[in-house]
Amino acid sequence: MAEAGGMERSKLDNPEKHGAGTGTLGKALAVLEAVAMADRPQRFTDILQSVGQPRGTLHRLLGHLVDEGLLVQRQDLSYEPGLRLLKLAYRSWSGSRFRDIAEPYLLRLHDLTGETVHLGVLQETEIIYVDKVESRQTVRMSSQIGKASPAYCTGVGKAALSSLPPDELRRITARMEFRPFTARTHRSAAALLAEIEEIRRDGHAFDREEHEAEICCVAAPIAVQEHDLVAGVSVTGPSYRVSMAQLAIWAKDVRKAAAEIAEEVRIRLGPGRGER
Amino acid sequence: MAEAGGMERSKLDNPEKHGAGTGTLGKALAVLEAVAMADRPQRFTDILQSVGQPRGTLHRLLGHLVDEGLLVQRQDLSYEPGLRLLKLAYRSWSGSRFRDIAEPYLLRLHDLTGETVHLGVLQETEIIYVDKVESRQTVRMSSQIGKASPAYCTGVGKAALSSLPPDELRRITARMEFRPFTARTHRSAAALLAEIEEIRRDGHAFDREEHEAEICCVAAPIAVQEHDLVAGVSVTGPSYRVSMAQLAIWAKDVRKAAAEIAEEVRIRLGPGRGER
DNA sequence: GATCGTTGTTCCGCTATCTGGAACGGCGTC
DNA sequence: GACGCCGTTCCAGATAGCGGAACAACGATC
Repeated sequence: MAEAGGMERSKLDNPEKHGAGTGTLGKALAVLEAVAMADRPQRFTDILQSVGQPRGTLHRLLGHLVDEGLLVQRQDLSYEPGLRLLKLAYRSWSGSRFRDIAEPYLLRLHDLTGETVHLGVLQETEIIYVDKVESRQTVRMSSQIGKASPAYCTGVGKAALSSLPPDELRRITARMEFRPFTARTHRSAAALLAEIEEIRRDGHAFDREEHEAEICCVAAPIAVQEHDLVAGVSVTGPSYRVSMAQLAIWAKDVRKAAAEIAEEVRIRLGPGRGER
Repeated sequence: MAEAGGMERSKLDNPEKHGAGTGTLGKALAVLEAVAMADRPQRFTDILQSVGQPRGTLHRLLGHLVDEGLLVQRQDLSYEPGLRLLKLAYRSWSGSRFRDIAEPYLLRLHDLTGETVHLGVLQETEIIYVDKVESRQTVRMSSQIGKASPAYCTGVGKAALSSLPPDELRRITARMEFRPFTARTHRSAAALLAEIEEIRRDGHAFDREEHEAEICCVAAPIAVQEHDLVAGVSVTGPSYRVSMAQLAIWAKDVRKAAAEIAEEVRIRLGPGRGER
């Protein structure tokens, strides 16, 4: 529908997120996402209201998604994500050159601190975790690879944001919705931008229980312009075990790791070549 | 447009894998898969020959995939998987009730044996790993969640196959391509079926370096008909450390874990309810 | 136990969207 | 400077998607 122009492809122009539904594929993905993001199996009607799509259309769409193995329909008629998604994602994850390069540095950082280490990539207003190293005893390994968290209240997120050029930063912060997860979460773009100024100066960012209570971290930005890569590393721990003073001490190690990763990315993936 | 029947949706009816390309969505996914499965960034021409699609069509398809964030086009014009895939998969993985239920049993099995524990689900001729518990020092955690391996040469795969009804088993084995990974890999459906007969009797399966040299395992099937779930658990180790005798001893623990998981799945996800 | 409301499925004419052969422009090579 | 390769763009034609509306199967409600 819309989409008159012709020139511009999709760099960053569409004001909506995806989800709206460019063409047939877009609609199908909107449905897939609606099902994947829900935390319980979705029945036809559930989906019907989350994506505003006529019944007939939705029905066919779901049929196709099931045919393709992206969704599975259970005998109680509800839908849930299929395994094909996992398989597809695995290949894209395991083939990521960036993750691969960063890994040893993450391990080193973990050995040094004994705390959980995250690697995340900025994607619009969210950061998506692409790797994680944590101690055996904690919750569950890798439980959040692929997880998306808001950028404005996470260490990696804020660090990554701090490496953006001013106009890009403005564009992105403008689209944020400042949801107060804890008492300390930023509630406005102004507050966030002020802190980002500091972060830019210091070279590292803190998360002072802004996303989850009792959880804090230090993070540093990894930015490689030549590859459109805006990311961050962090060391995270529970407040009772890790003081802000301790985090401040680790800050330089995190910065160093970030710098080394960025450097190696630049070397190993020369300008002509590519990120993967 | 085939799909005359009416009742059955896509249980297992289409003779082709996916990939061929049912409708528009199918074609788009075939392209996505071609890029995701390749181990380096794909240029337009590369993709052109892997999916047999006219230039014009392919070009538009790629455009849409990029618009949707499923692919990213780099400045050297090559394509690679985008992060949206990872995000989508994360949600589907973390929301899986099955994985969640199985987890404690996997951990217990790991504590008992000290070796790597896998949880995999059968998907046609492949098994897809949905969880993994391994010792800290080994390679990398979770490095193969979402990985797809052939069913005929893995412990979990063979165990899962052994729980299928005969006709279903025949249908699936008929579609397998017996690639000899090691000297001990089954080379024919006949050989595989013979072993499956034994497995069905014993209640557990061994992988005697059939997929990778120096790697072997014991596995047991987890099958819950009411939920169309055909899966398996396994304990895996390197031959130099884990003897076949040792595996035989662990067999009963693996069987027990499998039985308990199946039981809890049945209880927690009562018939009317659902898997997720 | 008849009626109404809800939920999933099917139908079918309409047209938007996808289709794909062909032509175009940019680059590097011989 | 001509040739060949590669990515992109165009456009008439037709397929596949579209979606309003009718239908069937339950389950509540009175």
